[in-house]
Amino acid sequence: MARGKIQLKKIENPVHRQVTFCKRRAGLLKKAKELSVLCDAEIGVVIFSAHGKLYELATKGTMQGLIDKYSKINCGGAPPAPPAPGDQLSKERDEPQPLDPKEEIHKLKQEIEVLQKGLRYMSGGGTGTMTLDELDVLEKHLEMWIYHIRSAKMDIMFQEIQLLKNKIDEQYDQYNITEMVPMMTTNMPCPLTIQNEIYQY
Amino acid sequence: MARGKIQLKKIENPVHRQVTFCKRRAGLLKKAKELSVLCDAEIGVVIFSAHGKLYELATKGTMQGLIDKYSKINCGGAPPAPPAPGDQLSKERDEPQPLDPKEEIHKLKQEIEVLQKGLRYMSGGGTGTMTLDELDVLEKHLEMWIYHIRSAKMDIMFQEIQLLKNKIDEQYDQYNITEMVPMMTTNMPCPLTIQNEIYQY
DNA sequence: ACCTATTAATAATT
DNA sequence: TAATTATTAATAGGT
Repeated sequence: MARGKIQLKKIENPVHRQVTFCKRRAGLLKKAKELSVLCDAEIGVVIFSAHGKLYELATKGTMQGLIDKYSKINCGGAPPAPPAPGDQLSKERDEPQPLDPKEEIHKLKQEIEVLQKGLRYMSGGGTGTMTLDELDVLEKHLEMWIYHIRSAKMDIMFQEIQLLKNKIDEQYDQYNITEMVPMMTTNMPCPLTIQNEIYQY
Repeated sequence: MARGKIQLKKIENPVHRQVTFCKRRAGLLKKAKELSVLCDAEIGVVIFSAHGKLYELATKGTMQGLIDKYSKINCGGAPPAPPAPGDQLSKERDEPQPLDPKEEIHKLKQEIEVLQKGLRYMSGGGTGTMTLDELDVLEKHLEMWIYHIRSAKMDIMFQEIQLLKNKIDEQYDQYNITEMVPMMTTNMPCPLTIQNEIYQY
């Protein structure tokens, strides 16, 4: 991205390659941090240089925590090492807006399992079914869920507010009234969009 | 990097945030691939969206391979094997408690239904699946559950406390000491047993 | 989804 | 190595 394009192939000159590695590595980690902050995402990046030196970044919590999270989600449904038949070396999960069948179903089943266990406990009305640790896990789970649900609710409300704003704008436009209710037409965050920030991980 | 700078803080508007997430996510993964190719590095990127959806990239071999490599180098010794998937929770096959078979099962199914819908929403990562009302119901549901779980936890803790009390009593009995720690031998509710009183219904 | 004015990243050079 | 810049690449805001 400067003084001439660059080919998407291994840089032959070792000096150039090393310099580029340093620069782009810094750039990549910066981008990862930005994305994490801007969009409230949890991101982990691991880089092994050609000579095996390790560089890493975990934007929330630790890399090990991320790995655990990853392993948990990935387990079961997909074989741990599915050497993709004849394709390139990189695999990528892309926006499965219509839902990813396999992973979706597995994740769902896993959740249901946990929840069923919890239900079983509740129905039993006794403490004999679950240990304290298990209850802790379930509690954390539910808290996380509530957090997400509240976020979703606020997102929806925010969207509705935007819609109403637009309608009001249109109305005033129709009557060529441009000075009214300026506060309602700003894009400033309104109180309703303040979200529960307890769960950052 | 366009039409005006952007602040390095969480984007409040959920629509903007989602759009930016998509764009920058793509950008980040592209950068990672480029760096890998140009400099012959092995790179892994894991992204959890705010709603817990996973996106990943491994430029050489599999993500699991990378994780193993990482764990090995970080020799404190995280076991590289992410063992048995979610099957641990499902091994107990049958309903331990007989209970009222019909009503119980019905209640359970109803619960699962609500929760599945919630899951569907969460996995979809979009707000299109559930209405505000449905989210409200789910939230209430989960709050209720958390309340019960906390009650159960406190019951268990209380029982353990009782056990400890008894042991202490025994010890003192052995030495014929009868005047000591009277407060510890009462049956009065201790602070730990104070429960969340929000849900009285 | 697509467009484009701008900003950000960075390849070559010093 | 560490700056400097000329360019390219990424992307924020709009349609």
